[in-house]
Order: sequence, then C-alpha cells, then structure tokens
Amino acid sequence: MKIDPKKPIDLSAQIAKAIRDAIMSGALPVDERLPSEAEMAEQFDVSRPTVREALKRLAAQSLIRTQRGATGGAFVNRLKFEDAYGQQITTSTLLLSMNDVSFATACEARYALERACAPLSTQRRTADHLATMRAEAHRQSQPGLTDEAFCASDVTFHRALVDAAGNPVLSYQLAGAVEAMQPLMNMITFSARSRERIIGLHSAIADAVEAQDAKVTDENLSALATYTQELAQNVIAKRAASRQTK
Amino acid sequence: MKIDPKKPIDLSAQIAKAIRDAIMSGALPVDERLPSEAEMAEQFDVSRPTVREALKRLAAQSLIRTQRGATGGAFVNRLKFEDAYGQQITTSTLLLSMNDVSFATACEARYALERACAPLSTQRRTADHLATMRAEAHRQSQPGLTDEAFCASDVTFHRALVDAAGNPVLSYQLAGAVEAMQPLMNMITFSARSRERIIGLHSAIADAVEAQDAKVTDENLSALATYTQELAQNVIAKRAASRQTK
DNA sequence: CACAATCATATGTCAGACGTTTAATTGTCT
DNA sequence: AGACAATTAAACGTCTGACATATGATTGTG
Repeated sequence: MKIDPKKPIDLSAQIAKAIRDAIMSGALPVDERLPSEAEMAEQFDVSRPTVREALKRLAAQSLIRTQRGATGGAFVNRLKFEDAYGQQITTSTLLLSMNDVSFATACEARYALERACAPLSTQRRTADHLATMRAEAHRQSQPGLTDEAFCASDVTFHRALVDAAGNPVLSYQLAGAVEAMQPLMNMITFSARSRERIIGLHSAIADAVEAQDAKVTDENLSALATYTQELAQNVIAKRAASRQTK
Repeated sequence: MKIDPKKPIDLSAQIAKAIRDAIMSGALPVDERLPSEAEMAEQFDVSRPTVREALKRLAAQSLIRTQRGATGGAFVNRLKFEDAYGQQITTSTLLLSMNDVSFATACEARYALERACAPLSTQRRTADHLATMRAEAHRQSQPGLTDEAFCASDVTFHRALVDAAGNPVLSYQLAGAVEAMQPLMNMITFSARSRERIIGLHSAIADAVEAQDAKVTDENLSALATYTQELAQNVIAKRAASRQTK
C-alpha cells in the first residue's frame, strides 16, 4: 500500500482506498485485525487523525468495525445481508429523489424485477411467506388506514413475495427497487375504489403463489403494474391541470 | 438535530446520522451548503475533528462533497448513477465473497434479473447496444484470450444487454448482480468447446435482440443460464474428486 | 484457587496551531 | 474607467500533543 502525499485527493481518501482494495482483493480476510491507528499513522507517514478519517470512511461502508479496549482495534467486517439492505435502500432512495427519475421508469424497473422473482417464489414459497402476504392484504382492507400505512403494508407484501423466492441475493437486489418506490408511491392518494382493486390483485397473487401457478401470478403482477402506472398518470394529469388553472 | 454525548455510539456516527437523515428527508436539498466545520462543532458541542469524522462518513457514501477555499465547505451531493454503480458493485462483490453464497444462488439471481430486462431490451435496443454486443461476442472468439479477459468481455456483453432496456434504474440494480459474478466466474476455466458454446448463445441473443424477438431472446438466455450452471457444477465436482484423492 | 486491584493498550475526544486552496477585495497602472 | 496584479479572508487539510474511557491481561492477596 502506497500513499502519495502530493497528489490531488485527500490523504484519508487514499488510505481508505488502499485498505478497501486490500479487503476486496482478499489480502485482508474477514475478522483480520488492522494495525492500530498509531501504527498505521507511522506506516503511511501521516497523523493519527488522518488515519482515523480513513477508518471512518470504511466504517460507513460497513467494511470494518472497531472495538475499544486492550485487545481492540479495527477489524475487517463480514458484510451482512442485513447491513447491505440498509445501504442499498439509502442509495436507491436518494438516486430516485435526486435525479428526478419518473414514476414510470422506477415503476417499470420495480415490476420487471419483481416478475423475475415470481416464478421462483411460486416454487419455493413457505407457509410463512404466504401468511405474511395474507396478513398484509387483510391489513390493507382495514378502513381508516392512512395512505402512508397503506403504502408501507404494500411494501411488506411485496417483500414477502420477493423473499419467497428463497434467494438472498435476489432479496438484496430487490430491496432497493421495492423500498425506494415508497416515497414515490406516497405521492398517490388511494381512493377506496383503487384500494379495493389493489387488494383484489394482492389476494389473487397470494392465491396464485399458494397454488404454485407461475402464469397466473405473473398475469396479476402485470395487471398490478399497469394499474399502478394508471393511478400515477391520473395524479400527474390532475397536477398538470391544476397548474394550468392557477 | 440533537446529539446525545453519553449514549452508546460514537459522536461522529450520531452526527453523521443526523445529517444523513436531514438529507434523506429532503430538509437539506441538493447543493445546499452545510455550515462550516467550525460552526457545526459549536452547534453540536463537539470538537472539529469529531465533526470531520462525521463528514468523512457521509463523503464515503457520496452524500456530500467538499470544496476548499473561500467559498468552500461541505455541500449536499447529487448522487449520480455512476457513483451508485460503484458502491453497488463493491457491496455486492463483498456480500458474495464474504458469505459463501453458492455459485448456483448467485447465478440464479443474475439470470433471473437479466431475463427480466430482456423483453424491454428487445423493444428498445439501439444500434450502439447491438454493436457492443456483437463486438464483445467477436472478442470472445479471439484465440489466446485469457479466462479473465473472456469473463470481462462476458460482463461487458451482458451489461450492454441490460443497458439496452433503456431504464437507468434497471441498469443500476443489475450492475451489482452482473459485476459481482465476475470473481465467481473466474473460478471456471473455459475450454475451447465451452467458449464456443457460450459465444454461440451470445450471438443468438444478439440476433434475437436485433430481431426484437423477446421469446427467442429469453430462450437463449435461459439456455445460457443452464449451461453456466453446468460448467460450474463440473468444476465443483472435479474439486470434490481431487480432494477425495489427496 | 478465587477474586480483586492494577496495568497496558487502543480507541474516542479535545484543544490549538499551521499550511493550502480559492474567491473576493483592494489597489495601482494604463 | 477598465484591466490586471497584489492582498486578504474564509474554509478545508493536516499535524502535534494530550486526556478520557473501555477492556483484556496481569499481578497480588486472602
């Protein structure tokens, strides 16, 4: 690992990159202890605060963890799916909100991916997944549910559908697509009629998954995608109209 | 934003979280300038190095950027798809390598997602995407190509296929799935015959995409998925056998 | 041998200082 | 007046040194 004290980017960023590369290449295995901050400061010929800034960068990506005390230090962290979910959701959400991605684009991506999971989900769904889907569909039919709560339940339903595929890699990849849609979905106000329609499709999906019928599952997911796009277009059209009048 | 100096986690992590939440909630819009480090140190009642550690955490996630000089400071960063790709690939790669995800699981996820893109790709593919796919298929047929180079070209081919869907959200989500497979693919040594088979399927996919035939595209992708799994299973079987002999 | 006190190590935090970058201001000359 | 050069000020980047705190290991004692 070498550091160039006179080149364009921060020393702490250079050090972080050197360590990150070492982790990614496998040179530093999981649970390996890094040298102490003081030792690294000497190795890289920088001060301890600079080393610390580098370590905090890595900690923000869950690449290392730190422990205080006598046998403490920084350790290469085993990246958990759980941690990766969180980062994935944060990144996806910001990507959508900061790059004015259209509802249509995000929605298309989400349902395309979800339909990719569905055949596996129909094969492998467990009683647990089915129970969650049923419970959420039922929750969605409760009167007096706010739009936010309705959307949150929608997310839980769809995550159960994805998790039913029994492939953690798929669940991870989909986490961003499904969760990041929530802020966009919250723009929509769901009338009683549109809720009824969505709940009907959810129930149909749950039925088809239980029956292990991939074709019907896909048809209903496709219908749900189309209907969601319609709802969003109505909202957009109404907004455009009200903007014209004022 | 409030900070609790006596609670279990680091002050810098608390401060980073407070700022991150403010960005995610929209309270801090893109390109908004944060207070100077000295000001934040006073506001949060911590020292400047602590504030800096918090800012470095956020910088590692591309949530802020910093500028030096008179009008410098930390600014809320517009998260670019390009930046998000990189993080996504890093995270996905480490997830697979650190959690001994089986080749079968990763491969299943990758092809499921890719097949989700294919119908859109057949509709929207441009001359550029087709040209890239053709060029990579041709490169793969060069004799003397190392296995690593073959895999790298494979990744480029498949990314072109995904990008052809014309949906940046899909491209982002797929980046991890496709790129993170590369280290796993590198375990496989490709014989001349297996390369020939793969290149044949790649060509067939390019043909089908050019002809805008979603069905044939899907069939060939499916065949490619099956064949890749077969190759991997042979490698695993051979390894198991050689382990038994020694 | 068990338990308590001590010690050593390493991270967490602070204070103050100096260097460097960069834009805005000021000043001077044409 | 306008253009260019010098100065200044603000902010980040880095360093030094110190103290606080957590925690495992060591030592000492009954």
